[in-house]
Amino acid sequence: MATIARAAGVSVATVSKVVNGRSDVAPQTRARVRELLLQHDYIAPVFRHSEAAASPTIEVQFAGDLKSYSAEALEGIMDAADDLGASVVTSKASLTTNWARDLVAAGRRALIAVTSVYTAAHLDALDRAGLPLVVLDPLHLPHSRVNSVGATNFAGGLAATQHLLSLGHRRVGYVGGPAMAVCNQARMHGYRAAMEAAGAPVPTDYIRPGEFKYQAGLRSAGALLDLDEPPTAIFAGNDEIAFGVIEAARTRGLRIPEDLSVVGFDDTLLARMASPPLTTVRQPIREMGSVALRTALRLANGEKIESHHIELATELVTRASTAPCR
Amino acid sequence: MATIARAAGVSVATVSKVVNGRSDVAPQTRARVRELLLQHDYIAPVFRHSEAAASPTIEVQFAGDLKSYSAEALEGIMDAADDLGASVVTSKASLTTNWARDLVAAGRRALIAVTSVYTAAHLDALDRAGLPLVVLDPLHLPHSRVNSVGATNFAGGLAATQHLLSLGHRRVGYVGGPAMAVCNQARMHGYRAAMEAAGAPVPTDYIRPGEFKYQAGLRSAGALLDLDEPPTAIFAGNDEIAFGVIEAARTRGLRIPEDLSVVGFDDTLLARMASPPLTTVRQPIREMGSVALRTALRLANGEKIESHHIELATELVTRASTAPCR
DNA sequence: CTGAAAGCGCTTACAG
DNA sequence: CTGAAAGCGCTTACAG
Repeated sequence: MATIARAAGVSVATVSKVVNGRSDVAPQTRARVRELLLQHDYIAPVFRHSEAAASPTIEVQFAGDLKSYSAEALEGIMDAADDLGASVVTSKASLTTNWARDLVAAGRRALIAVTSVYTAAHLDALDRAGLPLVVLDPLHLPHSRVNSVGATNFAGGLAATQHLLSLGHRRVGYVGGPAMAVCNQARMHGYRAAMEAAGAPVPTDYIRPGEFKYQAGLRSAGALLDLDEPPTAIFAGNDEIAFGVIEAARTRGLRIPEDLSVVGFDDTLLARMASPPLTTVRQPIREMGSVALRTALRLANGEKIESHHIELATELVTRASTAPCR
Repeated sequence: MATIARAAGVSVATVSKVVNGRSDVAPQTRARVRELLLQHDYIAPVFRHSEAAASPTIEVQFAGDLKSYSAEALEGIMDAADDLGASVVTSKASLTTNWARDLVAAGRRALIAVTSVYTAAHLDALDRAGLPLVVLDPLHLPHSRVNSVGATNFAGGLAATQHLLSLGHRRVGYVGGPAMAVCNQARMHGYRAAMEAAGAPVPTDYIRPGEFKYQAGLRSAGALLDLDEPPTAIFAGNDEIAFGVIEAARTRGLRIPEDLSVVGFDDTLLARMASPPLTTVRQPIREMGSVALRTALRLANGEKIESHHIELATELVTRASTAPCR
């Protein structure tokens, strides 16, 4: 404040008055001082040591349960935050009336949503509050208003299915997630593209959309396996579904991989711990979390982001749940 | 601060030192001043007008990877924080020089450590900074200096083993966690107590301490199953170990539960998704997280806690990984 | 380990 | 309108 006073050719007292918006200052003096305050990045003492200035706080909101997937994403987010000196506040998404403004008032500089769903009204509220948003693994089509981080789902679905085809399977089913979710659509179309390219027919009841959940996998796979011409291999929309598929096979006396090959998607920590260990398409979930945090911080600093959607590469990890078709 | 100084019979300088967690204050003086600060609801100037006063921020630190266990604990913590209007900051434990003071400076009101290990020096630093600590699932013996939340591990180990005995198993092995971890010791002694009460012998090589990890379970169970007189049932120190045990059995051509019964511990979400679904001892992990947060907030408000260690009840959940001994 | 004293960054009542 | 001066609430280097 002393520096500003000197530069403006006024006393410290006058600068203080300008900072505090008192009325007894000449308009020209006020303007000159204000200009210098901005030039010098003056921060009021109340905020000087507050987190907001030193270490920006990013809110991470989860929809529903913290699955293995969200936990790994959070790890990536925490790692990057650690590197960049940011703090991470976690919460369940609870989109109340003053939600966005409350977050800003609490000092949050950006919001990362993990697999959450926002309506246009939510986006408007964020816009008004000036809170940048990054969506991790968007369930809906990447909107140009929203920055998002995802994975190459189509390529992953293609790779998973090609792997099964290369093992000699021709009757391959797909047990997927919500029909409306873009990531599910991309995986499913990757599957379709591989099947078509190989000239393998896809009966309509071989494709089962549902939910990214164990119970859904159990149910859908049961229906698939009870068909007159059941598949010899199943590509599951994510690992959790794959475990449901495996359990459906087990309760029918089918062995994995001898009687049924199963491929998952995600490669969360669970995949390695399954019995047999699960062949799956790895998403670099931690890296996706890190990218989301970096993007959030850049937005918080007012930077422009070149691309509003970033996709990281998936990779097939072959383990013991797939085998040649007999 | 002057008021506090007068009431405590010390100088303002000394009060300032206590507030800032400096080391050059006698423990009794520190305690007396701290008491008065709480009584007078003293708030550091930085936070006086900030949100931090209204909505307290609790730091949750994790040691190592965010397993299914820590993720569920975090859910319980977030749920309780939501109810009580607190914010939750998550980070990996990185115990640098000014660690404790930095946390206070960043506005944290209490610290929850999930399965972390602290030395006496860390506890001293926390004491000096005036930051209350709650340990969730303490790895070491609950110290009277530390508030902690755990589960009835002995009772759980007893119940798991009695379940196996009631199915006719006499040769029951234990594949556990770190020999030094109290929770592991309690589970192991529960196992021993049940075996002794049933008059079932426990050969020394039937008890295998190790780590709470899949790989450790895989290795130890392999050694157990390769014995001349292998067990017909294995009690695993946690679910992750149990999955290693199951995989060790599978690679030896043993079926679960026909050839080997397996019981886990924790009942994380994974247990339900295993194939076959895992019989395990449920820890109420979410509730434990909620209790930890409530305790942390009470400590942050200067309340005295009656008991420095709280144990919540465990419960056996019978699924399909255990069957009568043939 | 303690506190007197100097100092920092700011605010405000008041004289001009 | 302006600023010298007193003051507030806090911190810190340093002497004891």
